[in-house]
Amino acid sequence: MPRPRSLTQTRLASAALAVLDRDGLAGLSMRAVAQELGMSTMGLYRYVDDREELERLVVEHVLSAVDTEPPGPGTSWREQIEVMARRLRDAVGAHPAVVPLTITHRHRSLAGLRWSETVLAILTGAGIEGERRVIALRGLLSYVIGAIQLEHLGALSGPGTVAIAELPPEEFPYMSETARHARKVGADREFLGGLAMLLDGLGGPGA
Amino acid sequence: MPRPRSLTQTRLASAALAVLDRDGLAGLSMRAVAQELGMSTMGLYRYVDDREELERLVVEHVLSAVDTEPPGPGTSWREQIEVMARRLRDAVGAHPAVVPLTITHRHRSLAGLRWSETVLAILTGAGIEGERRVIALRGLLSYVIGAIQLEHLGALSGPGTVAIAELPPEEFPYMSETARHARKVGADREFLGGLAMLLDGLGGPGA
DNA sequence: TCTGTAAGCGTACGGCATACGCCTACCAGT
DNA sequence: ACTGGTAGGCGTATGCCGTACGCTTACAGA
Repeated sequence: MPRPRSLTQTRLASAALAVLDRDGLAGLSMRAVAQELGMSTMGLYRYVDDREELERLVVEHVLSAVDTEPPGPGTSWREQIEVMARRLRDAVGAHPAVVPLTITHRHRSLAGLRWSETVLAILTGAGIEGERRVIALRGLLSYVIGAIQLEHLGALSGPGTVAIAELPPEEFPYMSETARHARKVGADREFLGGLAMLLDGLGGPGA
Repeated sequence: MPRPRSLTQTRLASAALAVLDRDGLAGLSMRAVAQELGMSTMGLYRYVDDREELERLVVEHVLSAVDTEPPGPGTSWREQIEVMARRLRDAVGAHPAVVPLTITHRHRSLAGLRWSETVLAILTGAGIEGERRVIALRGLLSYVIGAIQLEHLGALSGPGTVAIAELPPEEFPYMSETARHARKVGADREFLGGLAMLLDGLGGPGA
């Protein structure tokens, strides 16, 4: 009947994401997003209740980019979980500034739940059931979330490593030595290596 | 010579922590901390450069409460790492509002580095060396960090579980079923269970 | 007792989220 | 073609926030 809406949720989320990618988390404000869209600040409030909902939209937008189709059933369950973990890490890692938001809003995201659903299906296919499956899912999620953050908020590798390598070796002998090794371990191998540990344990003793 | 300082860093950090515990992260402001200390807002700036440094102090305060002495060498390396993980989780979990800050500032914290140092020592004692040790430390850290956040920012167990249990079962069959199991798995068992997976993998195939 | 230094305070500014009320573009029914 | 009502979009104002800057004041050494 009256004037039609001029914005889709996707367009809104994309604009906010553009601001995030350009100016970082600190640069994300209702004003900035409105400007990005060429509309007034208060106009945004026709589409979201408050800033938090805008953040939720961005997270949903980013997470909905991860493919949650079960990976080719020709491969082992282990490889399938690795694929799922990489997909999540890649999608979030493509927009480092949203990492903190992802943590806060993940549990209300449909796309996030779909990811979990697929992982649960894979685990079930591997014969993991009941409480053990609960713990496995949660363990995987914890690891992936933690790893993404470590990678993007002061990692053991990267520039942080340099600082660590300069610690007083008498007080931090292991850290100093480890930092030297760490420089040679790329982020990808670190991520997959830790994941492999987890999967070794998952497939091992208990099952 | 002139007027002596009236505040210690510890006292400042405690005041900020009190505000955090009482009013949450959103309630933490320079004004609020100043009021907590009975001084003017700008007086704080004699002790910290900016808000970020205040946050750093709080994180350091919280992390310095974790005992980083190596646990009794009578026990297995596995038990020792479990003890270290629990200590970190307990210290941070005692102040849920600082969880987000911990992530942001962890890598600049002496206490955090000491924790890593001790864990590295334990790993070394278990015969884990070189790049494998880098990956093990990072994997453990990722898991613990992720698990703490999952626990305090919308966990799979807790109130989130109820919402998940109400998902449309036709679209989320595994999630619905898992949520029912999840309600029976306490946070502690979840944490230790996931950690056990990781440790199984760490002690398994590779070593 | 006097004086220099640093502690602590008050004011002010710009930016933030957002409540509220107005104007206006649009579509439906006539 | 005209008009009425609805909802989109905007401007203004309020009360937070962090913090720059300059003043006042308590203290320790002389």
